Amino acid sequence: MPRTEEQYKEMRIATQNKIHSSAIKLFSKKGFAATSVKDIAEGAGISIGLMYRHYKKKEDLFNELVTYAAEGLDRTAKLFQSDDSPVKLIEQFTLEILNDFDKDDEYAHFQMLMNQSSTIEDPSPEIKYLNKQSEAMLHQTARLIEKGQKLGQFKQGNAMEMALFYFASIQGLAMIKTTMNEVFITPKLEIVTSFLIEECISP
Amino acid sequence: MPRTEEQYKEMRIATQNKIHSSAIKLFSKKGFAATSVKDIAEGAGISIGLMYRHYKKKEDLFNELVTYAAEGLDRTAKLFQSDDSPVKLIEQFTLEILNDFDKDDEYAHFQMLMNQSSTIEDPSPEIKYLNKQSEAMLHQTARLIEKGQKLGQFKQGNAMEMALFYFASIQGLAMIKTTMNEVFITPKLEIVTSFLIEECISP
DNA sequence: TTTTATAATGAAAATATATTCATTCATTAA
DNA sequence: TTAATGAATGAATATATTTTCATTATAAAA
Repeated sequence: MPRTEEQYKEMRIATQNKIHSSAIKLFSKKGFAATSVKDIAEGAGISIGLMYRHYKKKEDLFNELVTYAAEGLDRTAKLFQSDDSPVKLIEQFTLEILNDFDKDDEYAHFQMLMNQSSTIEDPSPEIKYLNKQSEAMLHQTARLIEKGQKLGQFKQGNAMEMALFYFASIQGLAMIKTTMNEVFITPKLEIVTSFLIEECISP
Repeated sequence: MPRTEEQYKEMRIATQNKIHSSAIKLFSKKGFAATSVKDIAEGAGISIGLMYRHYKKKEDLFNELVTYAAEGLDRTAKLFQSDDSPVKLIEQFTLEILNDFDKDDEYAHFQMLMNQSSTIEDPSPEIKYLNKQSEAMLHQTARLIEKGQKLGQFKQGNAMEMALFYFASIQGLAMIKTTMNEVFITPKLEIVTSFLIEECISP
């Protein structure tokens, strides 16, 4: 006589989505400590009580978002395992990110969530995993760069240093996109990759 | 019969310095909300009560640090006013930052404090001023890039887009330096500026 | 119209953090 | 010794935030 299972499930999913998009926006910009449960609930257009029906603790919600971010990272890390040419891989990957920047705020939000996660003390297992993955991604990129250098596709130099600069620039772009949205311009591929890829072939 | 003015002043300055260095470390890494007064006092090796003898509120301390950051920004903004050649100015400025990165954490801390400041809601006048200054710096850099482009020193492209990427990469480096200190490597000048400066002069 | 299952609410309790303040400590010189 | 001064302490209080929970709202079908 009450609603069907289906209907209840839909309701729950609907409010979950509301909570998620409110929370990612706030956590990614202001960090865990600076965003209150009240803010999240208000942003989602629901009551505080309902928030706690879905998540026992504020931290649980944060951890869930962190887990999503880690999954995204895992997926992209796999792309780098491919046997495609390093230039092609880096260009494809970068282009995808730049497209994401252009489309909406989701990618920037997740990138910022990673930043925020790396500043938390006593990190949860979820956060520890995300931090580990992002460091792994860095090392994998360094290896890809080395490979590209041996093939003469990339400029010479310390591969780790280059990988680090690559991620720094992407993180910085995400930062600026979320804090200075009005002035932000998504850069062209060549701007992001020029430190890495030879442009003028000597005659 | 008690200590002299001088002596008291020295004592006050000594604890102020202790408070400053503890606070900048914590605020810059974790943000305003996530760092507690207790943490700051512990980091400084003093009691909570003494903290409040020096600053009426946690916010006052944050604002003081923000003011220092803004002063630093003002000073470097003036460098860009000079009539030196754009390449020279950018290279000098970048080199200085990279040197600072190598020396210690101070520059990265202040850079991060700027990031943190830009995420705060209801910003104090001090924070507003800092945010305004950092945006002004961005525009000034764009102008400098335009000038360099007209002189044929810089690659062609949207100057604002390039200025934005420049600051993004520096911000990102500061971020990575503070959150992944162990793996951080300060990049070479050429890596940071290659998106901007022509390297191979066509024969 | 009533019953039922679960979503949804928001005020109250629990907890954490910021701030205050009465007290103690340290040093100097009479 | 002791008086004087301001630094320094930390327990007590105020304030803010998180978490709980008794209560209400909603929609479907008997």
